Amino acid sequence: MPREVPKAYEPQEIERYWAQAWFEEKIYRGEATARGDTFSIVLPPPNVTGSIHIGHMLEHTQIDIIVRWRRMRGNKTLWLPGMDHAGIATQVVVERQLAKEGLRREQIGREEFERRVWQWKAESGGKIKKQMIRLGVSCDWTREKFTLDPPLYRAVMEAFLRLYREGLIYRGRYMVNWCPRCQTALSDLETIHEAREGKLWHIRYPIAGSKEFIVVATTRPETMLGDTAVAVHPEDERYRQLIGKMAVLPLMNREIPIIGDDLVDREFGTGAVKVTPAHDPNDFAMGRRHNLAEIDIMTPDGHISAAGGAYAGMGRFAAREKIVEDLKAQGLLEGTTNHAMSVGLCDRCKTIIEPRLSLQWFCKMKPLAAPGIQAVEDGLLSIVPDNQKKIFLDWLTNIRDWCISRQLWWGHRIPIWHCGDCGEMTPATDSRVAVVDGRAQIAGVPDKCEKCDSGKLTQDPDVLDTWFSSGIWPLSTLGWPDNTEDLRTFYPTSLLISGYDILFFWDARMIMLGLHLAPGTKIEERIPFRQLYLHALVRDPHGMKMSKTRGNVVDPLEIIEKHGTDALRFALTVMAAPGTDIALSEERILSYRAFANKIWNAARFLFFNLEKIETLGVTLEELAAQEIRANAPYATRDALPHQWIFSRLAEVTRQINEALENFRFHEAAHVIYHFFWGDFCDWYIEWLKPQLASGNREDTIATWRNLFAAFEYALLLLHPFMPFITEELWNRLPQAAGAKSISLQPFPKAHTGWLNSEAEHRVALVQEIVVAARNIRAEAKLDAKKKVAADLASDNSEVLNRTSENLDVILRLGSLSALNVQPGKLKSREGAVRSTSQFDLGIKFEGELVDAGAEAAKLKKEKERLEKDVASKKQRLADDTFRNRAPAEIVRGLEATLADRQLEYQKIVERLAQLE
RNA sequence: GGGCGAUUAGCUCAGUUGGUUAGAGCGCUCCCCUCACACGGGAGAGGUCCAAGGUUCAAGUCCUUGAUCGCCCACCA
Repeated sequence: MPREVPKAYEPQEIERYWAQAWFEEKIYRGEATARGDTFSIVLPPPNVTGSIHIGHMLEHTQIDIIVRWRRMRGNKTLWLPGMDHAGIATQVVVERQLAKEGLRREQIGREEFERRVWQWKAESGGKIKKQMIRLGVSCDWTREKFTLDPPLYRAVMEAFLRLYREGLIYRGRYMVNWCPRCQTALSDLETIHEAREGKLWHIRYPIAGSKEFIVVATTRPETMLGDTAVAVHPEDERYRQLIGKMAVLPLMNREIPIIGDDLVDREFGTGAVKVTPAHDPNDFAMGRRHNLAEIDIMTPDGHISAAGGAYAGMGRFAAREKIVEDLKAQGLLEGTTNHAMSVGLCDRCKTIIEPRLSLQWFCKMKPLAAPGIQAVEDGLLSIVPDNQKKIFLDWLTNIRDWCISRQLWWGHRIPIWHCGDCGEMTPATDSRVAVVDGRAQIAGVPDKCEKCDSGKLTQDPDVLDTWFSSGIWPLSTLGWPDNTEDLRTFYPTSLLISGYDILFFWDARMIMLGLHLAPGTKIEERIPFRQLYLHALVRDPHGMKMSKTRGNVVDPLEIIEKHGTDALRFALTVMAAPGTDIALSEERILSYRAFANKIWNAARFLFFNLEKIETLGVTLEELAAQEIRANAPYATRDALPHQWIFSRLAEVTRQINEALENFRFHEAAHVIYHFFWGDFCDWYIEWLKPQLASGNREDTIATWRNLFAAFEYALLLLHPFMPFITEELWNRLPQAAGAKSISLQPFPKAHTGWLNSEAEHRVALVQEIVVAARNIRAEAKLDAKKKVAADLASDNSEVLNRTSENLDVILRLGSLSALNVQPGKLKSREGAVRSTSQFDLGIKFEGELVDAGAEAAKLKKEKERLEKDVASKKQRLADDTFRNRAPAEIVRGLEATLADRQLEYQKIVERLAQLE
């Protein structure tokens, strides 16, 4: 490492260097830090759909802070990284690429398509990994996993087969959400709802054998082709007599029954509803209750099927228009009203989904949800923030079966074979997988049908929902179903940090599947993680969700190249108060880049002086003594600043530990920020400067040791938040010689022995005095370069004596009290006074005139404020109920404050009188 | 239709068991390129804490109602 230190911090090269070094030296291996209690966490695996975005960055930053902090505190720490094949999301991306070549996946076939996706995965996955390494996340890359790796593929097979044999996975023809573009079923969670202005068409259905009509209202007239009934509420007086009669379905000329069902809302529309069991979830339920035919009138790609008579072959929206037109022509359209409604869209491609009757695989959820509810209610799994707990429990309580099959080609293929003769199903013999061309496929292929011994078996073409494999991520990444050492050591994991947006998708599924599948008899042995922290989402500066279509996505790597990872990390951390989303702006990042620069320059101050120290005859070894921190603060002639800064350090450490314990990242970041910038730089270093320039050798050494010790201590505290700059600077410290990485050093302890309220109190007074003096100087517009004379009258003369020699340097005062200006006698033309109950400070202006009017105005304003304050306090203290009911401590405190204020008030009144 | 969250300085936001003069960053005004740092130093201005009730000796903080905005869930044809 070169010694020269540029004036402004340039993070790019330094960050690249350390990111690479940490990665190559594998210092974050699970075994490498094998010491105390285990702390394990899995990375929510990013999708291999592109690259890391700012949301990942926030998540990775928070995890990294906790992980670095835990590791430094001596936990045996594992952060396990990996990626998700992201079934439908990735398939959509590759399909779009194909579309650019004018191709569809059916044209190139399943095998070629899969080859293309693997190729994409290699590129995207590689890019993501590179990015993550650049972010400096301290995960164990030697354990990196991918959901389609053979061992993980096998774990998925095992999970499926177990649930299948237990009857928790079943196949059946039910209503599912169907995306006509992706041509696959979707789970309820994968459909999003968007408010749209729709229409409600009122259509006349003639009553058979009569001239009457029954008018039904619908938002999707095209589905009438599949109507098999008209339903009314059984107690609806308007329609009751029609129940049991037949209606004639217009356009199709089919007689359909009029039924009574209390699902019908009498208030809505006309109170009569057309029933299309194959294309609407409500109608489906009604259909099953009343044994209605289920007529599927739509093809998988959203066209009208042969069952749709004259409309066959038309697109679903074209058919709608044509049908409305035809109804109008036949006089069967009674009217149209506007209707606010919400349409379901495919989460991935935003195509309007079609509820569709379809043969799919489902997972029974009620039995899986019960232990999850119990785990949360018993406190074996804690959820932060607390309000998410209720949301989570509500969802688990009202859970419905999960459609787990997808008509996709990218994913884990369902290990079930269908018999060509009897049609029955035969599962794989076991979960073993074979590796063909580096890719896993099921090995336990059954050779004959379980039911009829036929050999005509074909494997189910569907793949599993991608969340099925992510649902066992903590298990599969640690080697399950084998009883591996990793599984024994690191499962259950300690914590999961994820966005609240995937609470149901992922977190809940992991909890349910983990509790069901993990070995162990107790819930606490099987739970996949003991704590769940849900972080906020990152939004653009206007609070809008970031999306490519809005064009407001922020590329983290761009920011990193501009301002550095540490600055971005710190900005995200400070803004990440739990519960509220983050609006990220570049300005905010800039101010934390400035913070990095501040740290850098504080270090420059120390390093510059290393040479000076050497000229004093002090060796770096003396400065680098192992116990340098342990023995601080070292005694010096003026002990106050050292006692104070180490007292602050002890307190700040306690606060950081407590905040991180409770995932209060922003609080921890604020504490360290203000400590470093305010306490350490603005006061401590400035205070020490004059002492470092003069004094005897012993004193100087002790002062330097304190300074270096405090600085190193601060770097250690900062490291989880800003890993790069702290690593770089720590390595340049004399005491770090030969040590490996700051990230493997012990996190500072909150030394209670350093706490010194006396010192803190006295320094607070010094600070008040200094601020008062600066205030006079600024308000009086004194020449900043000129020295001035001042006089300080204080009850606390000891403090004055100990600090006065420094004040003159800090303030560029002529020596304090040398001129013996009596604040009480200072004339307005000569100077100004600031008074508190603790001290009076007068500054005499040599030959310059103060603006007496301005001074008087200021004092008047202050007087008014104090008047009000004193009055309200007096009133309060005069109130007997207050005196009787408030704690004595509060009353006493108020009395003391009142006395102070009155004294100040008195002084101001006197001063004002003088000015007039 | 349920549920959750937000509303505090010009802007973006902190403010964990109620307690004495409500904070930060940015922006703004004034002074200073003082030998770590102008990505800096110093001093300031700026707030009836959304509204109305209530509980309490004491409310930004707790309760009720309402307003505005945002999000989530839901089988509103």
